[in-house]
Amino acid sequence: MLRRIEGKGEINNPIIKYFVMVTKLDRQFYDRPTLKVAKELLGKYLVVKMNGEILSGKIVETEAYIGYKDPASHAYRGMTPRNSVMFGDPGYAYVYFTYGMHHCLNLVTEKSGYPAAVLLRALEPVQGIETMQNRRKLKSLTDLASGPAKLCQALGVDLKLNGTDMCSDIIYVEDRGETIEKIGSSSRIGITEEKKRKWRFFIRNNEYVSR
DNA sequence: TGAATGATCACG
DNA sequence: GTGATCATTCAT
Repeated sequence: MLRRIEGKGEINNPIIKYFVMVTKLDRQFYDRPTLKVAKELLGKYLVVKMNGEILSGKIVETEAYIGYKDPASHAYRGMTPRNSVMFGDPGYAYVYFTYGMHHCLNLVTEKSGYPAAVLLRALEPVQGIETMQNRRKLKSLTDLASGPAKLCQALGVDLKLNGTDMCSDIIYVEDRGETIEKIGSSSRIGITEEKKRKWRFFIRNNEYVSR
């Protein structure tokens, strides 16, 4: 799919002056080592199509949760009804409800049977900003989706989307041909025991990152 | 720093 | 059943 975007990839065509290749990430993208996926999701665009409306935002912060030996992962103590999606095929949404009021969105990675996922922690709002502002009851763009639960609230992601195919037309991630200059990393946020693994990734100097 | 707020899970 | 915990957010 070609989409005209100002200032990107100029070509010699009087009608189409600028273009950028836009592709939906396929299952192969998620069927890879989770750390790689977590880093490469930065600069991609999360798109949600619900109620006849399109909402989207640029992914600026992620966290990886990998395998059975990661004590911070929901999958650490094996499969349960809640985390079962993490054990399934790559490219599906794992949504969970926590703290009695918040939802978080993960994208399942790696082969079926091996529990791993990437938590989407922050977005730069792009499309459907007014709806996001109404849902979040605030205007500030930098606070709209700068946290895993804020992002879900802004986009209307809840348990109904748990197990949804990320290669569907309801929710997916787009590559809009952007490359990230500098990726930062740190230990993951909100977990108590595990601090050695630097499995949080973010776009450096981006004002939409959480915290 | 602590309250909100309820699903989830381990235990028995 | 019961109680502790929680990949958070917001106000104080």
